[in-house]
Amino acid sequence: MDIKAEVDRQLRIIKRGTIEIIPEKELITKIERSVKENKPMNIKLGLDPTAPDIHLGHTVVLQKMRQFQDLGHQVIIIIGDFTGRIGDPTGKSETRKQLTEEQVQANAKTYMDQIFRILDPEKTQIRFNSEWLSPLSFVDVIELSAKYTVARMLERDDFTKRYRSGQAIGIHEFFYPLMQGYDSVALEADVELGGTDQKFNILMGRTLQKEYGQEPQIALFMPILEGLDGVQKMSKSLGNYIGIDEAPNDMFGKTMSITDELILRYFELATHVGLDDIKKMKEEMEQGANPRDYKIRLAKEIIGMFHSKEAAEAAEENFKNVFAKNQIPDDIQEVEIPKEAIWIAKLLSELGLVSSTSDGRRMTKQGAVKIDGTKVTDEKIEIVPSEGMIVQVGKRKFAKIR
RNA sequence: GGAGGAAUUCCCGAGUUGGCCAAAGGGGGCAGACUGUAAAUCUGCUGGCAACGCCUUCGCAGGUUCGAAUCCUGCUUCCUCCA
Repeated sequence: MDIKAEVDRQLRIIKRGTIEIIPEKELITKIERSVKENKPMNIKLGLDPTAPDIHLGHTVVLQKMRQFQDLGHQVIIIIGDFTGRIGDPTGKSETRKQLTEEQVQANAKTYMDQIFRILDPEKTQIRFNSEWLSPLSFVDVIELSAKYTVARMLERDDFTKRYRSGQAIGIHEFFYPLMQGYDSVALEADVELGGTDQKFNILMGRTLQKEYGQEPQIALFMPILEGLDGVQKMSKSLGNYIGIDEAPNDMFGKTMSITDELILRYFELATHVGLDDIKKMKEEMEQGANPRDYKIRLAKEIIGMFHSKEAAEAAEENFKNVFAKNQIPDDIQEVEIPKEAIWIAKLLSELGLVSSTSDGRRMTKQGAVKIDGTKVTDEKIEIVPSEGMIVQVGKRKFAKIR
């Protein structure tokens, strides 16, 4: 086998979409050795089991892991059950709350179910970092912490900010990067993946590995995917995410709600669509093609990855009916209700379309309410529900009376 | 160990000479108009209740008062500074 060609091939695949590889030279050396000795590299990815739902943003890194897998390397997922109880201070303006053992366990399980929609379970090693972190004695911990300094720790952007603005930094938070770095030591990781926000933590791995006499890992950073709003990063707490567990119709709708600027970025980072294809779409849009059509394709690609091609088609159909033609969605929820005259606001509330009767009144006044397609604006009116009656609030909320 | 400061509605954040406070403003969200689905823009809404009134809400528990987010007491939580 031509070693050089193989190294080049791997490098090319690995580099696609990455933002930074620190340092690339060492990576090449490692790949060379791996090819020559036919020995897979250990690829590490740490997951913090605080938010158990995986969304499209996470998949950017997971897809990269998958590529490593396909190249024959050993992928190791670390569930940060131990670290999760500390709370990663990354990007946080305040101290995170610590999770309990039970919460961490439950989250970890949900995590795994979802990870394997992207990774090949046969080729994935799952490890919990409590395995090696729990047994450490206080002496070990002191030794570990002596390998880094407060000044260097404070170089970290989020710590700096918090320190300057007089916000609290718990001592335990200093241990988070140390522990994550120690994970790399425990696994003898060759490469660690992460989003750019993980830079400090991942580089800590290099530092500690050197301290413990190991060859330092390569840090490989993937871009952070913007959320649906196009401004902030995709995250569950911000609510601007597409969860990989979501129903096709929801995925479709959410994808269609992104801004035009994000279309190509999502294609590049979150789908398998080839770079040539993406380039072509870019040109077409620049020449005046309607971005909406590309968004539809994007939505279908995404649904195709996590559900099926058929589901993607169905979701498209449904979306077109609801939004483009103002028709009624196919998965409308049915609610059983007594067929007696009822105040409109009360009805909306009973159907779960609004949060309270007050809200129901407001919606009605604002002209958001339609019954069987006819707008109702009198908030005092009484309605006699009948079988099959369709009640709608706004564009998205429907209920069918049973 | 000592001294001081803070806790307000989904979030941030006004309000603390007691009534005009369901509580400014911003953000977010929702709705309407517009549209290419959005975005942007404009407008409205954003505690509850068959409702021009009533009820609950300003960390928790009491108290003063005709009346308290505003005053007093205790408690909880958080922060800062000194050591």
